[in-house]
Formats: sequence, C-alpha cells, structure tokens
Amino acid sequence: MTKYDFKAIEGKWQSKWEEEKAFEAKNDYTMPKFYALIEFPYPSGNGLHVGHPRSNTAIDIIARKRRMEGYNVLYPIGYDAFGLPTENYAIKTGIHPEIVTERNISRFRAQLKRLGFSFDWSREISTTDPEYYKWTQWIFLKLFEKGLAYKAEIPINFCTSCKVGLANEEVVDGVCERCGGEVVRKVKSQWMLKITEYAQRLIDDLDKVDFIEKVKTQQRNWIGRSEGAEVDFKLDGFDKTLRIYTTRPDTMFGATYMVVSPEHPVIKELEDKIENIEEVKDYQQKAARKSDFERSELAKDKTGVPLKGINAINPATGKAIPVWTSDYVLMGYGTGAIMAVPAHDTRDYEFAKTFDLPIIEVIKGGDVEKEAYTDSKNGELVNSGFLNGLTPKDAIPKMIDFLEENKIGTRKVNFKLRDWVFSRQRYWGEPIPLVHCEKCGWVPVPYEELPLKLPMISDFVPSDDGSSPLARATDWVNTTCPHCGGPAHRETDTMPNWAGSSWYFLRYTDPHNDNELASKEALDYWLPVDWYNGGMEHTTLHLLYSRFWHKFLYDIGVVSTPEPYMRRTSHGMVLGENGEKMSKSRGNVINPDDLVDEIGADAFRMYEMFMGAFDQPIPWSTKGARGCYKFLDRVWRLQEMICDEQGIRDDMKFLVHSTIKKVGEDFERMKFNTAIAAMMSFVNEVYQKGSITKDELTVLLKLLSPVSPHIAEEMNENIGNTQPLYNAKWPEYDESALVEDNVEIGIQVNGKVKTRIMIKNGLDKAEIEKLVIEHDDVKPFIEGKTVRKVIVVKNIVNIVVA
RNA sequence: GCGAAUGUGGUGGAACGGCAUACACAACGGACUUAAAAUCCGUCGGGGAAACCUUGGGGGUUCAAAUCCCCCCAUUCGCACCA
Repeated sequence: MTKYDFKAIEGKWQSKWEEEKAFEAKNDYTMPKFYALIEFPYPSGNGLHVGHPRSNTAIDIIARKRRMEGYNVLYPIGYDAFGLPTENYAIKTGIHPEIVTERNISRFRAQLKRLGFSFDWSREISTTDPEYYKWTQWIFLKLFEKGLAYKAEIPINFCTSCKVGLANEEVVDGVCERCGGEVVRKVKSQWMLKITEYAQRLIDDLDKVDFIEKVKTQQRNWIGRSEGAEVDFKLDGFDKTLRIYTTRPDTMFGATYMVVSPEHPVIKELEDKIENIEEVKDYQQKAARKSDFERSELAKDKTGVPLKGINAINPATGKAIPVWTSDYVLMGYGTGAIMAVPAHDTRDYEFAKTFDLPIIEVIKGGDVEKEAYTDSKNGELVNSGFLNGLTPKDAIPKMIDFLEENKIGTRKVNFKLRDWVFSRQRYWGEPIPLVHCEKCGWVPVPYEELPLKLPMISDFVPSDDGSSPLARATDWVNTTCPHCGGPAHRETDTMPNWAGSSWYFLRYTDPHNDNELASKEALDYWLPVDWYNGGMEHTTLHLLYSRFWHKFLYDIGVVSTPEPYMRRTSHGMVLGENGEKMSKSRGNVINPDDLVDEIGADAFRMYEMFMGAFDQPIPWSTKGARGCYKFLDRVWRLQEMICDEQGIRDDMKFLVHSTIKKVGEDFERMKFNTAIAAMMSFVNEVYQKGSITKDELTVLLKLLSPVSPHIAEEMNENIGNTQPLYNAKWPEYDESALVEDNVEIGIQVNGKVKTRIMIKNGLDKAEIEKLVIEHDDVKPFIEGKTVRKVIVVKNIVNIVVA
C-alpha cells in the first residue's frame, strides 16, 4: 500500500482530464444543458486569493454533479483584465499593461489549473483581447444607435488620486472605492448610459428569477423606486412656477417653506430679484467646493440661506411661504426643489428648528413639539381642509386627484438610480469607438472597422487636467470622419471595466465566433445561466449593469431571454485567522500556493467547503485545513480495508443510502460543510467496522469526487473500476433502505428529556404510547403521577403528567 | 439615522418547532515507538453522588423553543439628507 502522494495523483489526473477533454462542453444542442457560472476573476498581481476557490469550488461541485447526472455542462473561465491596478502598476514600473496582464493571467491560470476545477479551458476569454472587446464596442455602438448612450456635462465624482471619474457605485464613504482617495465633484463631459430607462423593468423582473433575497432587496433599494407627485408652486408676484417632487402630498397643508438645491437654475433666473443675492452666491460656491464626503459628514448640521424677496404660494392653503436654498436638497433627485413640511419630515424639522421656521401639525399621532411624525399610513389629518379626518394612506390618493383636477400637479414615479457614467480618463480600457467631427458631431466608427484597437503608448500617466492619456497619442486621435471624410478626432476616454464584464457570459457560449458576439443557436441553447455564484459586493455594480445590458440585447433581438441569470447565490467572505478582513496591511493574507504544496489541492478544496456555512463570512484556519488532509489520508487508507464480500452489505445499507441522500441534498442546498461531515461520519463508521466492500467504497468515492476529485479518481482506478468518475453516474439512494428495523426514541416528561428507549420501527402511535407507558425505564418517571396526555411525534414521546 | 444579517463548548460550526452541542480544530489520556512525528483507541459545555443547569439578556406562545412573537444588548455588513 503506497502512501497518499497527492502531488503525483493530482498532476496525473489533471493531465488526464486535459487529454481526454473531460470538461469541454458539447455542442450537442439536443442534450439537457446546465450552465454553471462564477464571476471571472480580475487577474491582479497578487495572484489567487483564498476567497476565489470558495466560489469556484462550490460551483465546481455543482458542475461535476450535473455531469454525473447526464447534463451537458458549461462551466467556463476567463479574465476581467482591464482596469486600474494593472495600469497603476504600469505607471510605477514602466512595464506596458498588456505585458503585465499577460503575466498575471498566466499566473492565475496556473493557480486555477492546480486546483483541478472542471473548467472548459477551450473557451477561456480575456476582456482585453481585441477579438473580445470588438464585441464590447459593438454593443456600445448599438446602445449609441438606440439613443441609450449620450454625452453630458455633468458634475461627476472625481477621484483626486486616480484622476478619474467614478460612477456613484464606485464611491464608498465619500472616497474612491479602489484607492481610498478623496472624491470631489467636477463638471466634465462624460459618456452616459441610460440605465434609468430600464429601472422599472430591472425591479419588475426580479420576480422572474431565483436570486437570494438579500440580493433582490439590495437591488430594489439601490434602484429606489418611489411613488408620489410633482406639484407646481406659483412664485408670488412672478409669472413663474417652481416644480417640486413629493411622496407625501397628504402633508401639503403643512408646507411652511420651500427649499431649492444650490445648483437649481431658478436662482440664476431670479438673480435680479433676490435681495441677498451675494449671500446666496457665496453659499452656492461653498456648497460646490464641498466634496461628497464633507457633504455627508456635515449632514447633521443643516445649513442654508433664504432667497429674500422670493415667496411661493402653497397651493393647498393659498398662503405665501418663503423659499430657501440648502444643500440638503439634491439637484440630482426629483426636481431639485422641495416643499418643506417640518412637522412630518425629519430633515425639514431639523432645518425649521435651526432657522426658526413655523411648524404646523397636519397629522395627529405624534408629538411635533419633540420630533417630526413621519408615519405615512397611520394618524389623522388635521388643519387640512378637505383632507381632515382621513388617514395619510387615504389622503395621499385624494390629494393627488385634487392636484390633477386642478392641473397643478401629476402623479409621478421617481428612482434613486442614476444614469451610468461610462467614460474613464484612463488608458487600460476599451476605446470608445466614436469620432468627433466638427460638421457631423459624434459619429460611430463603422462596424466593419471594429475592433478599434488601443494604440500602443508608453506614457500612461493621467494628465492633471483629468484628460485621458490617449489624448497624447495624436497619430491615433487625429482621423477622418467616417461620415463626411473631413478631419475629425477620436474619443480619448475609455470604458469602465464594468463594460467587459457586463456580457462575458454570452461570449462563453461561442467564444471564437468572428461574425457575431455569439451565434443565435448557442445563445438560445445555453441561456439563461442556470446557476451564478458571486460576491455580494457586485450586487449593485456588475450584477445590475449586466442585467441592464442583457435586457437591451433582448430588446434588439440578440438574446432570447429577458434575464441573464436564473439563479444567483453568494458566498461569505473568507476572513483572516484573526477574524478580520484579509489584507496586505493587516498581514493576515493566506497564500493558497503554500498550502496546496503542503496538503494538496483536494484537501484545500475540501477545507474551503468545510470551514463553515457557505453564505457566512468565516475566519480562515490553516489547522482546520490540515484536518481535511487528515481525513483524505484516512479515506486513502480505506483501500487496505477492502474485504472479499460483494455489493453493499445488509448492515451497511442504511449508512450508504442515507449518506447518498444527505450528500446529494446538501450539495444542492449549498450546505457543503454538512455534506462533508456526513462523509466523515461514513468513514468513521467504516473504521469502527474494520472493513468495506469495493462497491461501498465506490459509492463513497462518487460522493467525494465533486469536492476532492483527484484522490477519488485515483482510488476508483486503484480498486479496479474502469470508468472514470467524471463521467460515472451519480448514485441514487433506495428509499426502502432508509427505514431501520429499530429506532431510538427520546422520552420526555413535561417537555424534558428523561431517557431513551429502543423500539421496533413502523408502529402506530397508539402502540408506541402503550409501549412507552409500560416500559421499565419509563416507569420511575411517571410513578405516582397522573398521566394527562401523551404526545407521540416522530421519534419523540412527550408524557404530560401532573 | 434606516435596512439586513449574526449571536450556540476553548475554537470553526451542526440541529424540517421534536433527543442542543453532529462533524472538525485545539487540548488531555492510552496504545504503537529507543524516542518523536504519523497513525489507532478513548475523554472533552457546566456541575456533581445524583438531581439539575446551559443556545447574548428579559418576557410570551406551545405538550415541546437555539428555532415562532414582543422588548432590550452586542457584533458585522449594506444604504445613508433620495423629499
């Protein structure tokens, strides 16, 4: 009996799988299909993180099980390789990003291959490959064609350190998500994508898919739909109205002042009429200088300035109310102006208290002396004319009807979601395939000229004025207009790295197609993705963006499903051994290579799954990982315990079949830790027994093979099975074998467990009751007491005595 | 501030409302060994003679609660002036 030599075994089977093309998806579109997907990694210079294999192994287990169940499985891999870290590295070292990317990908590929994932390597892609980004550009041009890509002068989030514009989603706590640099607002001309046009559908279609609830909730909150009304307030003494948005039209009788955002155009329009215009302008400037971080940090203290001389008429009461400006009202949401109802809105309340503005209670139910009463369902309207006596819930529609009848307002739905800032002033991204011509404006690069390749340059440092490094590649920038032939220049901004990842799962279905992003047949067969696992951090970024692109492609007939992913699950983060997030600065990063050297890929994979509940964050434990090695070594030595008997022995039937059931069901529920525990129990019992048959062992190896495939294949071969496990049939359990002859039942007296007894299985309740009451072990607990009731449930009997 | 999740031995964690602490890690004891490692076999929530106590704390529903309901406390993660 040889030692468990995981190095030799793993190398041997990895080569074998490759030679036999064991995991290549078949282009046989008549077979039942299963598309398993993980988020393709960003090939960073640090190599694989122990978090990657958690998602990869989980879906690998599912993919391998599906193959054994007869599905044509697509489990692809690729690299999301455009992006800032590579570019920053290039700036620091002078090595071209293309070379860095190539190097990083090689390292990732080697690390992934070492772990024995059943990826279809023949479909490997990289977003930086011109043959790939040709189609990223193609989709962009389609969006442009349909009016969903537009250029706008907007205040953007600008990272002062990366010198790059960021999407709202990339600003975390007021600082840059990637580098932690300060983010300020800067007005720039940017390409935007109209994701807001899909806002309603992105919410509605969540009902069609099986995503974990957390993801759905987060997406809904991010899209932030609200129903309300837009109302025009007349400005006293002017032929002019100020439009506001409110979700609480029922409180309109309590609107005692109005507030406009500092960026609101009305200030400019009424410049001459505002008596304290200098003070107002000063406030505007201060607000503009504030970074987002400062704006939110200072949120506690309300600031503002009245627009002296400007009053509005409350359309409900007919009374004149003052107009203020304050940065607690945002230009980007609603109309940039609000009616302030201090009695029933927390922010308005604070503002009114700060500036001593009147507070009128219009809903009874709280104590407006102390705080705003904001319940939009309960309470009773007062001081509100025709709404008096109603609850807010009933008053809202009634007020909207009133506004619509009198043509001063309309029903209106608003979303928090903003359009997607799509331009980056960076080098290492897909060039935006547009040309600007003085005469013709923005003109698309003709489809037949795609891919528009990134020019080779050697200086990637972004300019201080925030323009892209590509602007300096004048040979490339200066071109002719595809429309009129006149002089023109290319767009020098590039796409964000969310572009390539928004559709990569489509390319996998037909990755070498030169004529289309993928053939219709391939797309129709493989889509939607059956099971997609990835990180929660991508919920409002990648996951939302790719749903948007997919819906657009659905609308133009490229794909046939309205949603890209049927099922979405999420893994918990792997923390350092000290329970903190793994990071270089904390010094608690675990390098998978070292551990794989020590315990092998099979044990490593197993530990990744065994360490804890899949969806919870779990601290790493290298000792725990070594425990999995110990278990596999124990499995290995089962070969010495094979006996001459055949088949599954009677006294093993229950164990074998209940383990098949448990492992299979737990895999499907992503309860990998308890599935592995069941296999450990199985092995413990075999050790107790001292022997195992070849057939019993074969079952165990099949169950083990999705988690630790190399050792399972090797042992399977050793014991004389000729069919490799990767295309063996997944074992089925026999229901009748799950019924034991005798069962242990727990005896409770008044709900507390007192003892346990063995009884024959299959008795009815009355028989069990009789048996229990008369049982010698039970008697002491009920002697001299009156039995009030006996409850028999499954394997518990509860005797209620007095 | 709002929302969500989590809280069980020394540690990671199990447990359709039905025998709490499965399975591991660590620790301890024994066997094997000249010795160690590895391996195998045991012990392992508290308390103890037994009774009994124990799932962050307090209440409740139930024959029965880690699990369901209410109120607190703590930790983590989202969102954060969205009218």
